[in-house]
Amino acid sequence: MFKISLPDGSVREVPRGSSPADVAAAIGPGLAKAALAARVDGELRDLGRPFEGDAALELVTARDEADALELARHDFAHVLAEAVQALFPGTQITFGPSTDDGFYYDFAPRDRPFTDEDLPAIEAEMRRIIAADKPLTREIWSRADLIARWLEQGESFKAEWAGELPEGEELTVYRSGSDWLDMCRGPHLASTGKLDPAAFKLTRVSGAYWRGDQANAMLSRVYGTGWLNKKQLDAHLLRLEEAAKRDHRKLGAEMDLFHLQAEAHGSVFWHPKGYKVWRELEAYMRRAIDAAGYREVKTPQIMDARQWEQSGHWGKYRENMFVIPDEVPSVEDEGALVSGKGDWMALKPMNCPAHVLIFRQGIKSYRDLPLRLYENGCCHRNEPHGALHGLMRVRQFTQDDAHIFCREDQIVAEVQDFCALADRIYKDFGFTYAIKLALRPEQRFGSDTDWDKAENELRDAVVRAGLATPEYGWEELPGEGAFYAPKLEWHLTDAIGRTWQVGTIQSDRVLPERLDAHYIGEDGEKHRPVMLHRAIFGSYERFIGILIEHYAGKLPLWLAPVQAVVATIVSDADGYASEVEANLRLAGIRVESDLRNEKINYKVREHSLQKVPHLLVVGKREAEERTVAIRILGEERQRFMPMDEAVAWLKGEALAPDLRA
RNA sequence: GCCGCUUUAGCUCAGUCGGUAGAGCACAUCAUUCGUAAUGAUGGGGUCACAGGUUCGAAUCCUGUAAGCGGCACCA
Repeated sequence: MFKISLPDGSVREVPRGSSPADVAAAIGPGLAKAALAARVDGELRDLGRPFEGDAALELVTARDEADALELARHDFAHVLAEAVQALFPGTQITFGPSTDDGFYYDFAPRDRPFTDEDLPAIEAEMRRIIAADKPLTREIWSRADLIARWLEQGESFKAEWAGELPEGEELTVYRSGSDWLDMCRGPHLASTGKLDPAAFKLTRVSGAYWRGDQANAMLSRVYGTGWLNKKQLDAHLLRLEEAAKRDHRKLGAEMDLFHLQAEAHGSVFWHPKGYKVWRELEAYMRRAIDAAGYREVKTPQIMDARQWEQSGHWGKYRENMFVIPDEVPSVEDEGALVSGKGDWMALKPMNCPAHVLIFRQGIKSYRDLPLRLYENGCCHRNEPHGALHGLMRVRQFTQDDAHIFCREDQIVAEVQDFCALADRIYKDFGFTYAIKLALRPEQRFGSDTDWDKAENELRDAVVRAGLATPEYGWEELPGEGAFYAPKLEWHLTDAIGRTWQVGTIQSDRVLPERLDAHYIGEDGEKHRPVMLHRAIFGSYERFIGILIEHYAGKLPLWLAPVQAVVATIVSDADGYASEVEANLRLAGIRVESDLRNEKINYKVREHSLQKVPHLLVVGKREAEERTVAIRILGEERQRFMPMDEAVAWLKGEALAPDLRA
């Protein structure tokens, strides 16, 4: 007999061979039905898997939502694989995990990749499998038997996978009914019928590389979203619709902020309104860096290729660089445009080398350090075309880039200061964030000793700033650093919970070495400065994209391209409206007037859709009383106040957060 | 770059079997002067992404190219 202790403190004795399912049944039929899986000594297991000794047992039901969702999604993935093999014989199965909102499965199709049009049939087949309530049973196979079985079935991917698991290890296999099996660590629900057939939806298909490696075969991935019940699924689908409404590409067009077109694909055409937002951010950032002891510079857009060779970019980064011949193009109709004999130049993909060149001008003393050089640096990177995405991933972008040249003993303090600066700035925009440390990648410059030092300094600074806690999402990411330095990364969380990497600080000993930057120390000798690369917005383009989505287009007053519209009800108020407009403009408010011969309903609707924060309505009454009726975007009630008071109030409201008292 | 899908008026989208292009919104003109999310009428607007091919005839079928979208890989 085994002693099984339950969460309420009671202990039950069960015979050998019993499983959590037996315990559930003994407690009551309700629980037996509700139980989905078991936690045995803390480990999530199948309900039907026998105990191996005395154990602490917790039964998992739909109330344990995280566990239940994970189980259901994993099962949906298996059912998906079984359905696809039933409908498309010859399709190989590979791998299919759960995701944040559902599941996917990667297949190697026999003759063609799957398309969206295949999804309804696959969904229907999945529902048949769920309705058949096939038991899912766990079996233990030897590695050799399993590989033999996969090869016999023509499952070469599965065989490859199994072949790489440790020799002699027993592998778990789950059988669905009597005929279909997949290699899997489990656990699973007791049977397919535990899934709610109305709680999933196949969402899309895509390509994906086998084992995530570009060098491998392209598989065909089917994505689904999966939940415990239809209500959850519907809520999720609604969330997706809401997210689509705040897509910055859609809002950017609707609000006339910017556009993209094929002739300059990957580069942004900023319209007047979008550029207002940009300029407001630029002004904000300049105030921040001026106060933090940075000095702004501007450096060349194009430099000789030899400079990029020396910095190391030519070797490690060339595939992302735009290269330009230093040659006048031929004006002949026949023949090549350029001879290719001229020198090569390149558009800068980064600002760092140019900042080192500024540092190198003149002799620097240890007294000059730290030297913080800031640039709104316009960079060009020839990104893989499939990577481009609205404002988030572009080929021309402007970084809020700075390089801090400092002594070894100043690094930690500088990084700490940066953490504080980033914290204040992100909070001004209403973001919460997570900090991550990206460690050395496989392809890198510099000695392991330097990498040890650099990684430790960044870690130390975050620890000292008290930010290396779960609350700040602290996490270390092996292999994710840049080729010249480890990175601290700031990942913002927006209003609907998505995360975006924007800020970074990297401590670099490689570039100062390669470009021979030095300062004279107290001892009169030459020393190598350390260079901290850092950004807070990341790029203006991406940051604006994130802001649009975060605020769903309703930018805070200080950032709104048009802060107020004065709208008339009758043309008799035109003169007064123009007066109100002039006064607001004089107070520095970005204001427009709408004197069109349209109904006030029409004007309210139009400016609301344009996300104008304040609509000042003036009719006959306001003109006579010299007041305005202010309608704030998203509010039902309006405020009435004298014009002068309204101007003063708006002026105060429109202040940037760093300028408020 | 890789896989799949898409590309028709400024925007959102119809367009059947291959037979000479359609709506709503927007825009222009006219009327309307109205109190908080669409006033009405009239009108103009298209090399059906681009280049080839099949056909008596192509928005429609085929091939290629480009861009967009969803992923993968890569990344601020």
